[in-house]
Amino acid sequence: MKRTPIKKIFSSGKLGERILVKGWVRTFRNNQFISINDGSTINNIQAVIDSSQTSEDIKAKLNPGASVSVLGALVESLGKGQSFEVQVEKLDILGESDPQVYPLQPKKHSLEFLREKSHLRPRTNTIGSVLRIRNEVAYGIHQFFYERGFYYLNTPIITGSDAEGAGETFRVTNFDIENLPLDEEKKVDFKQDFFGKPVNLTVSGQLEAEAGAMSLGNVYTFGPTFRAENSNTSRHLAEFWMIEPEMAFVELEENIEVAEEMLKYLIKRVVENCNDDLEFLDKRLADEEKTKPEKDRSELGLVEKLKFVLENEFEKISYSEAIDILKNSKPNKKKKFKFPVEWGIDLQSEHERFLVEKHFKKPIVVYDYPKGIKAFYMKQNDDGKTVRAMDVLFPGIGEIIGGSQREEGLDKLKTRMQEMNVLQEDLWWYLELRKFGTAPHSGFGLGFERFVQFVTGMGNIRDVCLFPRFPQHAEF
RNA sequence: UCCCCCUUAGCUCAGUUGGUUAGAGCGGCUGACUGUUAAUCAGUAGGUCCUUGGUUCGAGCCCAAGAGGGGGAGCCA
Repeated sequence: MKRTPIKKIFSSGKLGERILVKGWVRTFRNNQFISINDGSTINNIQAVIDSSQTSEDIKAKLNPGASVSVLGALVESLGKGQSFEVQVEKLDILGESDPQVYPLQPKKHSLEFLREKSHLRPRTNTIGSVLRIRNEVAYGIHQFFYERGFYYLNTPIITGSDAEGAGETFRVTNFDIENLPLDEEKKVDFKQDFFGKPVNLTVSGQLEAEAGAMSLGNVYTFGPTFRAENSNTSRHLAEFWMIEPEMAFVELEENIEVAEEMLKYLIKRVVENCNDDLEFLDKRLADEEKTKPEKDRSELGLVEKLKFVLENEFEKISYSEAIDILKNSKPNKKKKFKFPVEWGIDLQSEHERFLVEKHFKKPIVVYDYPKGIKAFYMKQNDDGKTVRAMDVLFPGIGEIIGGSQREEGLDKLKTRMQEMNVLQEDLWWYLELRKFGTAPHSGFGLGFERFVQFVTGMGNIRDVCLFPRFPQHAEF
C-alpha cells in the first residue's frame, strides 16, 4: 500500500477509507493522540491509538521528531480541533528521536537558534511554510515565462568575465593553493590552470543571456549567482538565485511592464495557492509586530500587503523626479537624511525607504539614472547624462529588481567601456553581438530570495533558504 | 568593512544601588491520564552567569581585550 501525503488527505480524503500515513511526530497527547506532519502541508493529521492495545515500549517512543508509519481508517473526529482523524490499526516507529537531545520542542524557537539547526528547521511550521512558498514562486517563474514564449536558458556558472566590473568574485581553480606555479615574473601562471586563464563563479548571467536574446528572441535565466562581498545584512547572501529575462526588440518601457506583470503574477499565484502557509506566516508576523513599539509597526498585515501590491499600479518616476521629491521632502528640509540629496548621487537606503514607505506608500519604479552610477552596458539617453536603467523598489527590502535597456550601438558601447576601464579584449564576443545584427534589447534581474522574503514576510534573507551562505558561514 | 545592541539552565527570558544559597515558564526525567489540541496534573534533576585579565573586603552586575549572535550602514539582487 502506498502512503497518502497529508496534503492529499486534507484535499480529497474520504471518510471510511483505509490509508497509510508516514511522517514525523509533532506531539503525543493523553496517551492517545499523535499529531503527525509529513511536510506536504503545514497541517498535521491526528492519529488515534488504542492505548490499552499499544505496548508501553511503542508509546515511550512517540516523541517529537520520531518518524512513524500509521495504517488505519480515516474517520470523523470526536474531538473539536479537527474534523477527521486516523483510527490506528497498525503503528510502526520508523526512526526514534531521543527527547533529551532533539533540539526542536513543541514551542516557539527564535529564528537565530533555528539557524544553528538548519538541517532540522524545515520541520518547523515557519521554515516549512517558507520553503513550500519558495517552491511555488520558483514554479511560477517558469510558468510565467513559458506561457509568454520565453526560452529558459542555462548560462555558465564558471565564467571568465566579471559581468559588471563590480562585485567581488570567487576564484575557481584546481591549483594546489599551497604550491602555486609561478611564471618568469614570479606571478601566478594561470596558463597552467584548468582553463588556462583565471576564472570565477558567475555574478550574473546577463551578458551570456544577451547572446541568447540576440538569437532566440526572448529568454530568461534562473540560476545561482555568487558574490564574495563581505556583506553582513538581512538582505544579502554570498550565494543566491537570480532570474534574468532578456528580450530582443524591447525597450525600457516594455521592460518595466514585464517586470511589474511578473511580480504581480507571482504574488497572485502565492495568494491563490499557498493559503494555509500564508495564513500561518501572516499570524506569525502579526504576533511579532505586537512586540514592537507602536511607531515601528507596519500598517498592513502580510496578506493585506500582498493584496495591496496586486491592486495598485507601481508608481513610475524618473531619477530626476525622485531627486526633486527628496529635495522637497520634510526629512531633507529638517536635515534628517544622513546622506545629502544631490542630482548624481546613488539613492541611499534611507532615500529609497522614504520614497516607497512614506511618500508613495507602494512599490515604485525609478528609471533614467545618471550614467556615472550605472554599468557600462546600459543604453545612453540623448541627454548625454542619463542611461535607460530602472530599479523596482519594494517596501521593507528596497531594490528587488535592477534592469535596463542595453546599449546596442557598437561605438557607443566601446567608448563607454573605455571610460569605465572595462577590458574590450575580455568581452570581444559581447561586442560582436553589436557588430553582427545588433538590435534594441532589454532585461532585468530579480533577486529570488529577496522576493521570497517579501511574500513570506521574513525579516532575514538567511531564513528563506535551506542552507544560507554568508561570510564565515558554510557549516551545512 | 564601519556603527550600535546582546550573550545567565536544553529553549525563551527575569535577576534591584556590587552583598552571602542565581530564579521563572517551557523542555527533560519519574509517575498519573481513553477525547487531547504547543494537552493537563503531581514530583524531580539541571548552571564554566561567553572567555581571559583587571577593579573591589566582595562581581552575573563595574572596567579592558577577545569570541559568538543580532540590528543598522555601505556594496548590491
